[in-house]
Amino acid sequence: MNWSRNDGPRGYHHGNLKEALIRAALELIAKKGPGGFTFAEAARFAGVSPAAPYRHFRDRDELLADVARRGFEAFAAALERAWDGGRPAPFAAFERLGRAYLAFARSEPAYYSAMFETGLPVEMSPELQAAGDRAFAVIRTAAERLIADMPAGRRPPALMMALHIWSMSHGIASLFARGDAGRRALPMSPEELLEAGVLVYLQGLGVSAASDRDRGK
Amino acid sequence: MNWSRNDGPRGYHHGNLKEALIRAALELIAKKGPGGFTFAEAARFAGVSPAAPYRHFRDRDELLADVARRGFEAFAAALERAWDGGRPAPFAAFERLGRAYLAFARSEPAYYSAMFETGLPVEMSPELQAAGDRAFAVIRTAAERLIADMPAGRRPPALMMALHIWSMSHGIASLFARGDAGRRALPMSPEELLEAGVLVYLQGLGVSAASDRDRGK
DNA sequence: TGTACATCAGTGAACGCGCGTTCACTGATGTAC
DNA sequence: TGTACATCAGTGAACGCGCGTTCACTGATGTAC
Repeated sequence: MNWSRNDGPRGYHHGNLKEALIRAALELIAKKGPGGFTFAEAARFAGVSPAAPYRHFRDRDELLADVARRGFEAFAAALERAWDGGRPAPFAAFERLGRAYLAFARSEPAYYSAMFETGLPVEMSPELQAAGDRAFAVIRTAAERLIADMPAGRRPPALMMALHIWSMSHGIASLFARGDAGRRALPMSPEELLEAGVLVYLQGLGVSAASDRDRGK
Repeated sequence: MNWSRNDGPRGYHHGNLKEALIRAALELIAKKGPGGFTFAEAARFAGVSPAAPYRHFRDRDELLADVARRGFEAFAAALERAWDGGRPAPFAAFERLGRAYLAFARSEPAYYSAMFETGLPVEMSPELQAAGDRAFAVIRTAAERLIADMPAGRRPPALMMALHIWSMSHGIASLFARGDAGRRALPMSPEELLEAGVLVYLQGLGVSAASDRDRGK
C-alpha cells in the first residue's frame, strides 16, 4: 500500500488514494488551519495528478465533510472509552470524560478543526450528523447516569448538564488548548482548569464525589 | 466622506480608504468567514484599485489584526457597559455581563471571527494584545468584586472564576450562537443556557443571588 | 494673495502563481466463458 | 488455463480565474515664502 509519495515508486493505480487524500487533508489542516487546505495540494501530497481526487470526492467540501465525520467517530469512541460505562464510579468516570475531551482536541487538532471550524453545516450529510450526535450522546448519557441516584425533585435536566459541560470543554479547548488568537497565559494547564470548572459546576448541582463514596467505592 | 463605492462619484482621493477597507473586511468576513476575505476583494468593495490598500496596510494580516483590535476594543467597551461597576448589585450585574458577551458574539459575528478564529497570534501587535487584555480584565474585575464580600477562607481565586466564565461563554457562543459546524438543536436560547450555567457555577462556589439581597438590594 | 514645490494617495497595467475543473486518454484489474 | 472485454482509477494537458504584489505614473493636497 502506498499512502504517501515517500513510499517509493508505485504503479499506475495508487491502490488507496481515498485514504491517502484524507491523510493529506489532515496534515495540511494541522499545518495551516482548515482554510489552508486545497484539493490540488492534497493531490500533490498523495503523489497523484490534480484530476485524480475527483474519482473519490465531488469536491473539497465533500472531502472535508468526510474528514469531519471520521473525526466525530474517533471522538465519540475516545469519549466512550474514557467514560467506560461509568465504571468504577460515575463521578470519577465523569472527570475522566472531561480529560478525554481535551486530550482529543490537543492530540488531534486537525480533526478538531475539521469538526468545529470549517463552517460546514452538520446537515451536509446524514453520516456526518449521525457521527456528531453519537459523540454528544456519550456526554449526555454520562450526565444522566451521574444524576440517576439523586432524589427526583432535585435532579437537574441531563440535557442541560451535557450542554454546559460540552460548552465549557469546547471553550477551554479552543481558547487555551490550541493555537488560537485569544489564547493567553494560563497559571495552570487546560486540563486542571477544566477539571476545576466541572467540579465547581457539579457542586452547584449538588452532585459531588461523595456520591461515589456513598456507593461504597 | 465616501466609505463605499455606492456613495456616488468621488475624486481621485478616496478620503477615508482605511476606514472603508476595515468596513469591507467586516462585511466580507461576515459573509464568508475569516478565510473568505481577500485584499483584492476588499479593494474592489471600497471601489478602489487593487494596489491602493498597500498605502494603508502592509498586507492582509495587518488589516486583519487591526480589525481584531477594534473588535476587542468594542468588546471590552460592551462588557464594561454591561457590568457598569457592579451596579446596582454585583450578582445581577454579573449576569448582565454574560448576556452582553453573547450579545456581542451574535450581533458582531465578523468582529468575533476576527478576534478568535483567524489564528493570528495575539502577540502580533502590542495594541492587539492590550485590547484583548482589557476585555478579559473586565470579566476578571467583575469576578473579584463578586467574591469580595465572602469570608477570606472560602473565597475562590478570581482569575480562575474569570477563566471559567469566559470559557463557557466562548463555548456557547461558538457552538450555538453562531453558524458553526457542531451546532445542534437547542431546547432553549443560548442566553438561557449561559445564564443557567453561570448560575449553577456560582452556586457551586457558594456565591448566590442571596448575596445581593443581603446587601439590601 | 499667489506661486512653486514636496508630499501624499490612488491608478492601471503587468507579472507569475496556484487553484479548480474538464477532457479525451490509457494503463491496470477483474470477470465471464 | 487462456482470452476477450468491461470497468475502473489515474494521466497530463489545457482552460479561465482571481489573487498578491510591483512599478512607474499622476492627480490632489498642503505648505513655505
